[in-house]
Amino acid sequence: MIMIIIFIIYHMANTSHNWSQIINKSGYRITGARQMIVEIILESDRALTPMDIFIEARERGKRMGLVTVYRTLEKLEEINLVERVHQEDGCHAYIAHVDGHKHLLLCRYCHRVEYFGGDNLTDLTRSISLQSGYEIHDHWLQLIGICPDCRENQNQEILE
Amino acid sequence: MIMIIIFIIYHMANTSHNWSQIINKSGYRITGARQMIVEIILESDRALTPMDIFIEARERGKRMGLVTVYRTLEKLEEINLVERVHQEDGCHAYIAHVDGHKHLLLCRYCHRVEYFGGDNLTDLTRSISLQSGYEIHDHWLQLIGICPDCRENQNQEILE
DNA sequence: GTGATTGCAAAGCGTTTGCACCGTA
DNA sequence: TACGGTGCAAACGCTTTGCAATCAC
Repeated sequence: MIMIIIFIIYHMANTSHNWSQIINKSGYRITGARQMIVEIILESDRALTPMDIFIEARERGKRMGLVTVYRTLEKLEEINLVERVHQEDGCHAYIAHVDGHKHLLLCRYCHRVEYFGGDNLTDLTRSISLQSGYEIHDHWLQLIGICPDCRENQNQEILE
Repeated sequence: MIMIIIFIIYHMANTSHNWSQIINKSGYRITGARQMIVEIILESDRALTPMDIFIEARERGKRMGLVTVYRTLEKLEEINLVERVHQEDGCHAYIAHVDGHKHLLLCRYCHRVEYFGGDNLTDLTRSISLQSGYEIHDHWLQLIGICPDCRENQNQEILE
């Protein structure tokens, strides 16, 4: 029951309607281009580059400039609706930001992205802080592996 | 004081010599440009961009093209002597790679970089793996804070 | 001597800027 | 209506490529 409620709240928090409100409250206008960009990011389960978003928008029949994608992503990042993902090959892809789940789990084959929580690095942070003399403000953790789908594909290839 | 200088010279010579051997064994030639680039990276305690290295080499009186820096970094990364650092503002800076100390501690003010070890993420990794169905291969952890020098500077500014 | 490496110039590519027109509030 | 947002074209800066001269082996 609690799980279901948590799921509903989580889901609600990520609707494009909610994003529209936040964009509006931040002093920015809601436009067709921005709605489309938000929609594309929310629907995707992997990190998208500006070019990915641009192509997808064109395929959906929207007349849109790549420049608009850049300018929109800049604003969405500023108001924390979107965050940049650093992958092995670069750092120019974006995903929807989810509060309270700051760590990422990446699939190295299909580039799918998931959030996870539950890390507890307080002990490590304290010990490194004592050893180094640094005042530690933040930590940044990512796990890299193979998602269930890609694992299955690998197994099938082995059987064939 | 003298002891420290001797230590630094010994340490540098040792490491730089090691690198030459590794470059050679990997089938690449030792050239003046490459020696200079390796030297600059080994002497630095922070991550350097190709442009940083290029400027430093020119200041040391070496006639060198930026292209050579790019091509050398590419090879050094390939044979694991150098690694790319992902910072908040991008991922185009390099540091010397140190085996067995894969995690970084970054100063957000002066961009100094240090390695640390001693993390134990096995429990976390196992639990995320079970929850998500991912087969987890690697983890990537960075701590971000303020180094002792920058902390001291901050305190002095407060006192003034 | 031979083939890898270098530096320059130029091309390539992702990203940003200038500007006139458009659309939201 | 006013002004933020848009798209196009052009500028920009970082990175890569082509090529002749150079240098390590």
